[in-house]
Order: sequence, then structure tokens, then C-alpha cells
Amino acid sequence: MISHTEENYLKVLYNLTSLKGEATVNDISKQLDIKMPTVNSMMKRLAEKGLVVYESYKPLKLTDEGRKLAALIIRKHRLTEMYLVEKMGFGWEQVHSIAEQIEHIQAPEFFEKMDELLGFPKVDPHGSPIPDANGNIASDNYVKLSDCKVGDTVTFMAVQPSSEDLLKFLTSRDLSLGLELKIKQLEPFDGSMTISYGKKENEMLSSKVCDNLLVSKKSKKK
Amino acid sequence: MISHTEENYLKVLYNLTSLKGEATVNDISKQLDIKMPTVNSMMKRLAEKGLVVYESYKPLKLTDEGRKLAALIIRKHRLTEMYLVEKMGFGWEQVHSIAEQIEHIQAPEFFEKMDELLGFPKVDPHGSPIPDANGNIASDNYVKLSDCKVGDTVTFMAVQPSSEDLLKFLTSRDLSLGLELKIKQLEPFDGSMTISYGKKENEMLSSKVCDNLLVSKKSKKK
DNA sequence: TTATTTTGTTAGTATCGTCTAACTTATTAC
DNA sequence: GTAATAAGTTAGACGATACTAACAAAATAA
Repeated sequence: MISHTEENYLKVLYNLTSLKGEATVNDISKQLDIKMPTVNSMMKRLAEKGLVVYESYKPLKLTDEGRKLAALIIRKHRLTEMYLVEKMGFGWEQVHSIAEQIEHIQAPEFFEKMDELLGFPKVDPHGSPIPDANGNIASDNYVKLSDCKVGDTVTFMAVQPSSEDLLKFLTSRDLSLGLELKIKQLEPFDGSMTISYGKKENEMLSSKVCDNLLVSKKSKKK
Repeated sequence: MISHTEENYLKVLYNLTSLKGEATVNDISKQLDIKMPTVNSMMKRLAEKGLVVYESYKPLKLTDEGRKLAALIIRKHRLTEMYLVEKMGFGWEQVHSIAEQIEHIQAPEFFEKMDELLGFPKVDPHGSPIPDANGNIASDNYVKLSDCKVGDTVTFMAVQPSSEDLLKFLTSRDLSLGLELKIKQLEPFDGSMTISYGKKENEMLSSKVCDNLLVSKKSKKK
């Protein structure tokens, strides 16, 4: 059996390794706000359990089993977020901390029921893909809005990472997933973009915001 | 702050003391399947925190604060059970273990939302009253079916205690809350009762079953 | 390339929540 | 009313999850 705490380490490691395939003790330490020696000994424990590849002074990796387990926790997290938004009426900026707790509930039937009631959704309210019941996750081919160029018309597909403040900001600008964004202008000095979407014309977005918005180049159906 | 574990002790103590106002270390130990010395030291801790009245070799009591806290946990438990049955389609025999976990979630807005979506229910799916947001709980004046006499017509109001097996049995006999039960016969030898309700005529219920069914004498609206 | 800084590791400590063994107090049975 | 039993308590241990202090290795800068 795997503890609540261990689950949190696995999940963070999953997220950190999803980019380069590995992560450092320091990364995890900062992410969880837990001191390095604690992380270090936990990594040894998870290695003992066959979930993590640990070698002294080397970056950490997940084993296949560890990755699958982590994906299943993330599945529970994202299904919960979707449920909270779609069925309970929460805003997309309110659901993260509740889902952080519910993701540890041990009751497969509970999450299966959510999945069913939601009609087997593929993404969470922030556009992140929901792993399937085997821990497999669909890879998107989205790009950062900040990597697009003037004249592009793209579809807003996901917010990543999605902090509460950013989500509130997006809501205040009526920026929601699925919208077509037309890039009107790019300010070379600070990287800010001027875009049009929905009923909004020439809204200015800072480069920091644009970095966190994922879009698809070919207007996709949602 | 109060831990998940401490919450469980409080809740059990609340239930045990609801009858006589006090409970013993041994009661709690059996209820939680945790050894007496462990319970003993936990009781001292909860006493330190002002939630329990502890005196050596004396029965335990809750302080007002402890009782309120416990009631609020029970509120979360019962709201959750009601939500699982009413909004997610679970059977009344499936919800206890899921609610046992969800009751520890720290997110007031989550439970407020449930309450709202359910239309501020007064009882859980087994007929037990849901404490209000201040920890106050309505006292019912139900009696055990086993204390009624032949000829009585009563309304089935609650199952208490409600084990999974009992709930499954009741479901298999189409016995659900709100039904009018007519007591046809009482077997003096073993205390079993023959009752009629809904479309069922002369169903036999063992005294053990009758002990766990609470009814109101005056046919109440639900 | 050496010195400095950052990262990782080891060792030792603390708290929480559990246990067993041994002892004390209270209750029950005769 | 004493002996036997049950309940409660104390003491000591252990695993999980955190910490700090001190040291070692790796990465970076001079």
C-alpha cells in the first residue's frame, strides 16, 4: 500500500519529469516545500518500493510502475476538478485545492461514477488531459501562445500551469477554453501580445500570461 | 489544528456518548479496533486540546467544543452520504465507506455546495439527522420497531445502526424510509414481527432487524 | 584549475499514532 | 469481603514523516 504522502511525492515527480524525463531532489523539495533530506529519504523509500529510480547524486526518474501510479492519481485529480466544475458549479479557479484532497480517496467506484456522470471527459477544466483507467495519457500537440506569431489564428486549448490568480485574470477577460484567438500584435520590448477573440478586440496580454496559455494552430473542435 | 485521526476519535466518542453522555476507553478501543493504551494517550491529547474531559479511571466525556467539532464532522459525513445517493446514484448501502473518507476534507465551500444542491436536507439516506452548520442536531422522537405492539401502524423513519448487510436486506424486501408499516403479529418466542407495508403482506422480520428500525408512531410527513 | 556555491547525503532528533508488556485500579463473583 | 476478572494506565519500542546540523560531491565562476 502507498500512503497519502507518498502519493503526493509521486504526483509531483510525475509532473516534474514530464518535460525532461528526470527531476532533482531540489526540484521536488521546492515544489512541495519540504526540506531536501526529507525528500532524499522518501526517494529511497519509493525506490525500495520499485516506483522510483534512485542513484546517488543522479537525477530521479519514475519507473513504469511509478509513472502509472502517478497517472492514476492525476486521473482522480482531474476527474474531480471536472466534476466540481461541471456538476457542482464551481469556477475553474476554485477546484484545485479541493481536488488535491479528494484525489487521495480510495474508492474506485466513486471516480468511475464521476467519469460516467461526466460522459467520460478527455480533459479537465483547464484543458489538461485526463489519463485513462490504465494510466495512459493522451499527448496533445499544443504550443504556447507566446510562441505564435502575428497574424496567426489559434484555438485556446489549455492553461498550464494554471495558478488561481491566472485563472481569475482569464475569467475577468472572458477568456475561456475553445475560443479562437487572433494575434494582432507582438511588442518586441516585453513580449506582450495584442489579441482579439469573441467580442473582445485588441486585448493586451503580458508575455507571462501568454507563456501559460496553450493553443492549437489548426482550429480544432473541442 | 486537528488531525484526521483525532477527528475519528472525536466522532466515535460523539456517537458513543450520545446515549449516556459518557463512554469508556474500552468502548472506543473496540469501536475503532485500536488498543486501549493508544486510545488512552489519545484521550489525554484531546483533553489537552480542550475537546475531551479526562480524569484517571473515570468515563470520558466531550467538552462543548469537542461535541461541536464532532457534530460538524458528522454533518460532513451525512451530507456526503445524502449527496452520493441523491446526486450520484449510489445505493444507501454503498455510501458509508466513501463518506468516511470525504468527511475529513477541509473545504467548507465544498460541503456548503452539497447542502445547497441537495436543498438543505434534514436527514441522511438512513434517516439520521444532519447537524446544522453550528453543530446543532435535531433530536427525533422515534422508537424502535421492536418496541411497538401488534395493531400499531407506524412510519419507517430511520435505520440505526445501519450496517451494509442490513441495508441490503431491507432493499431486498422493498423496505424504504417513509413507508407505513402495519404490525400484524408478534412472535413471543423469538420477538420476530410480521408486518405489512406497500404491496407486501405479512412479511416476517427478525427481532434483530426490528431493533434497528426506527419508526414514528404518528404518521409523519417526510 | 582552483575556489566558491549549489546540490545531495548522512546522522541524529522530534512528533504522531500505533503496538506489547507489565502494573494498578475498579468491578464482579463467590 | 476477599479473590478473580476486567478495565485503565505507564513505560518502552517502532515506523512514518518531518526537521537541523554537518559533511560530501558536483557545478559554476574566477
